[in-house]
Amino acid sequence: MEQKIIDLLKRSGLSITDSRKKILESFFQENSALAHADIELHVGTDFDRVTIYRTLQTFVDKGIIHTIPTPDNAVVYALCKDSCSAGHHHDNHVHFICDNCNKTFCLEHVVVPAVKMPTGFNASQIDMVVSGICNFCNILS
Amino acid sequence: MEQKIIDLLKRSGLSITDSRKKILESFFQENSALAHADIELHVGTDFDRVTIYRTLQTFVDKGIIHTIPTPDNAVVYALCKDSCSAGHHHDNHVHFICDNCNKTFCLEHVVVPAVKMPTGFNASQIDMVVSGICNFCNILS
DNA sequence: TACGCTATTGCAACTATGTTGCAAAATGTT
DNA sequence: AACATTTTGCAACATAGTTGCAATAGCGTA
Repeated sequence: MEQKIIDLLKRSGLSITDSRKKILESFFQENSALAHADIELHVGTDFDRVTIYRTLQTFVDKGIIHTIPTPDNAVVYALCKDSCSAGHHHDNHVHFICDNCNKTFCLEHVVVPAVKMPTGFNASQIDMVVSGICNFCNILS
Repeated sequence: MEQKIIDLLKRSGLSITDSRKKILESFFQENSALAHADIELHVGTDFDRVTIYRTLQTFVDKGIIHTIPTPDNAVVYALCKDSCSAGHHHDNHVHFICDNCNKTFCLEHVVVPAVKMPTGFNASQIDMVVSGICNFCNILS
């Protein structure tokens, strides 16, 4: 784990710092996407709020994580697959938000379908967010 | 216009107040969706910030407007079509956000396509937000 | 291993956004 | 016009996010 994280940081051209390691660790330990507040909980009081904001921004810039838009307007972050590189994301998959546990998941294998735009509108990016009940909650109920 | 707004409020079971009339007027005058800040600009200093928040919430509850999730996590509101009733929205259309003028549009005639969920995931709502250049900006350039 | 340059962090202060309780004012019903 | 009920404004608070700057840590080099 430790080594995997250090490799990822080096590959992204980032220096190895305690906060970056700890924050990346949060993502690897969780299978769902994380909000800023989740990360703050996870890393405890070891790091300043501002550091977390800046670290997340750095990770987004380097293509390590990507943001997910949610209907209730919380910013949520998830690990990018290896194919993501700095400034060029390939997260054309559908995102799922569970109404029960409130977690956000990347459905890596569900590709956003194409839609026909009206005349005059040019699409450059498509976000698709599905809400409902996730498989973990369905199993438990 | 005045009469149309009063009718809409009555039909929704709401009392006619200055703030509600003025805020609804904003929506009828704009062809795009409005953020809270846009409305604040439009109605000027006539009404308190809190009143605008509460009025928008009331309109959402009554099915007069609906919210649109945006990738940059601003809450944006747009008028619902007549088929929307309290607590039961039919806004299954695609939303479009222009990267140039930053306005949000309801593409009423573009229906959100179905997607196949992985086993265990039950979808109850699908949001699709497309970014790019809108027809107004395309014409002007 | 120590040095020094650069990148990163923490602190403080600030802005923006949204919420709640309560008293005052406006609405609409009789 | 009078009354009961909504709605509004104010004040205070809560949360989210940003910026400048000084202190600190990381890392390449000697």
